[in-house]
Amino acid sequence: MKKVDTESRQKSIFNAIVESYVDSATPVGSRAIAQRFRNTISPATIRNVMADLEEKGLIMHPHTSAGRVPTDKGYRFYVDSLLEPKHLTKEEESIINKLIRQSTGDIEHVMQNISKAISLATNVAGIVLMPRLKRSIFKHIELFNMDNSKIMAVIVTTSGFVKNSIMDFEEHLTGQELTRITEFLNSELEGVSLGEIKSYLTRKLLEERDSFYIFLKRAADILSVSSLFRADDHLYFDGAACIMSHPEFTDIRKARLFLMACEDKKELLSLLNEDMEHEGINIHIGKENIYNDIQDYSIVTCNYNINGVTVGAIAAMGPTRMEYGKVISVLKHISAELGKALENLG
Amino acid sequence: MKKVDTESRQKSIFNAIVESYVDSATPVGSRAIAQRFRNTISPATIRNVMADLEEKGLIMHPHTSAGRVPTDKGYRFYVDSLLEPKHLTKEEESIINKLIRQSTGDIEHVMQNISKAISLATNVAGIVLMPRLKRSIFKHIELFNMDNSKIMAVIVTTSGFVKNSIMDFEEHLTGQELTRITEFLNSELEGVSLGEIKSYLTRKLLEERDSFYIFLKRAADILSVSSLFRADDHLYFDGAACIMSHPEFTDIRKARLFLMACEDKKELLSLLNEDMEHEGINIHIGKENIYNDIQDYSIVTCNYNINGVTVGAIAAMGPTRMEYGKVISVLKHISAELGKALENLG
DNA sequence: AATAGCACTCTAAGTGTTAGAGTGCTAATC
DNA sequence: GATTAGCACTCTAACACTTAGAGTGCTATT
Repeated sequence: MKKVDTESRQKSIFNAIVESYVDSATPVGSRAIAQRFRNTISPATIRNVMADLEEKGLIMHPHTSAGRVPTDKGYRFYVDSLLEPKHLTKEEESIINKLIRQSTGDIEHVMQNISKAISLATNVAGIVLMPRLKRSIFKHIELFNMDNSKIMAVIVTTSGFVKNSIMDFEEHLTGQELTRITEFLNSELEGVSLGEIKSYLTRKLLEERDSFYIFLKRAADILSVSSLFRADDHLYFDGAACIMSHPEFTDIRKARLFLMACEDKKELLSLLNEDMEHEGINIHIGKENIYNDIQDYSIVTCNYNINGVTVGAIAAMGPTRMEYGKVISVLKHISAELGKALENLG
Repeated sequence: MKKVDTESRQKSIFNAIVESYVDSATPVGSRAIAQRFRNTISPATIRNVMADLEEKGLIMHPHTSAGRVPTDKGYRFYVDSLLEPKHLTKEEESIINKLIRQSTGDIEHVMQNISKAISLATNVAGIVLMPRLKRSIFKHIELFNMDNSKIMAVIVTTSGFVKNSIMDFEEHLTGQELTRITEFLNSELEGVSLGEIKSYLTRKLLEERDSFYIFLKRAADILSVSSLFRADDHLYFDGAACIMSHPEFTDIRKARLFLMACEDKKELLSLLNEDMEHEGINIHIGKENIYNDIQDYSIVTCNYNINGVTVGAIAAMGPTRMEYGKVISVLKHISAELGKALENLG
């Protein structure tokens, strides 16, 4: 009985330490925590508990006479076991929604505004991964001749995305031939995801040996020449300025390192691509990150869906000392709104 | 005779002051300048000249016992009268060209890499304005039906840009009708710039009252519903991290202000749009900028062309203390390369 | 006209000092 | 046995003070 009580108190003190530190950015001492508990527990007791927490590796001492700071492990424990869902205020929601709604028309603009919304609402950097076309479902294709043996292909997905490509095609096809190939592809590819089209066609090519073969062959050739399926890796980023307001960046070198980590899109890209596979929120705290450059920071990611299919991810990135609760709810909210916005766009 | 000699010496001393300051970022004293002239002039003399230069408003004193620093007016004089064209080294050129070449395929990627190239080569922030479609020349249009009364329009410019738009159109048109409208537009709009298409059609509409009228009307209606001509304002930015290495940003608040200025794309956009109208290099030094947020910095811009038509601009932005000579030649070079790259893309 | 010399100014860096926040330990208390 | 008060100890951040040195402007000299 007693044991349980002690443990739960330890938890609630640890919780107080994390929240106080996240709020103030200064190492938190026993006195401050005591006050948080309206002095129902004395500083001395708290010091004892703190010593235990330190032994467990959840908090640490910057130096002898300083307060305590959560470790990466501490944040992990906090996020996994203590964090309570936090609702956005009406205000916050309306700011976010306004920003999303106001981005009319092209998708670029939507993405840009989403990253801004994330950074504004969370106070850390906002990152948005462009919807991966590969995940989208084929709906319609049009092929037509441009001048001198150039063919233009326009492909439309069920979610309304359009991608086009102009290509050189060695043999000249008449408009009629192209129209027939187009009709063929449109009837054949319905419901196939863009990522699978190539393998789908080559598979067909092996099966089929009859009159359709020539169509298939030409269609496959055209599509393989086109750049329609080239990887569309694109990240949108915002919040470089807002991140600078955090005290962890008073040293300009730290700020610079952070910005460099942000500019190296390769690592962020593979991180987001990986997290996209896991439904919902993913959290990477400090040293948990496999990429060196970002081991001082935390990244929280969240996938987003169009018509139920995961097509991309958004993320917030900042110091390990961030408001995880808020960040999580903001990302969840924005992810949903983004999905809706993209559905309407199509 | 004597007079000329004095004046030219004044100039060369001023030149030395600017270059020394640009290089070292610390106020430059008479001794340092004397050494630059291999002590052929004594510090005392230089002090006298400096006093004259200060009176002219070209340099200033941060405080009594500090060296001199060029003023905005000083930089202006330097840029207008003293600056000698500076050639890029083979190395620099190859780094730039490599970065441009490696950006395969989509234009997004090219723009992103160009901004990176600018920042890498100049050591300040790089900014790129997306090619303005309005300036491009109509080449080809395709219209086709998607499901339930949605029409898809794809427009291609002579420089190979493609823009598309899916729109709701109240009255249903058969494929045949659409084809005829398409053919009509293709024959009618050849050589017209995208920016003029709308006014071109309405003008035609007023002139024409015969059998073509119905075509014209429908075509104009379709195009006006589409988002094809929506403003395509988009900026690409790079170099936030690299700018932090300059000593003017050791104070994080300054860095933050700079980043905020960069993130406020509206002002940059109108600046670039304006400068685009003037061929070649444009330089805005400090307080010369009409926008408050950027009055502590300098911006150098340069338009770029596709097939001889100006379609966009690139820029470098940083502290007023920047290597103007280098920045100018980098921008000129990249502007030309960018034009070529975009011509090949189409 | 150019320069050497000198008194003067201001900053940046280093040194000491101190207040205060925080700790850990021990002994007293509930 | 858990909690707490008390106390000696530690470390930092802030402040005052000093000083070296870089730079100036002025005046007298070449």
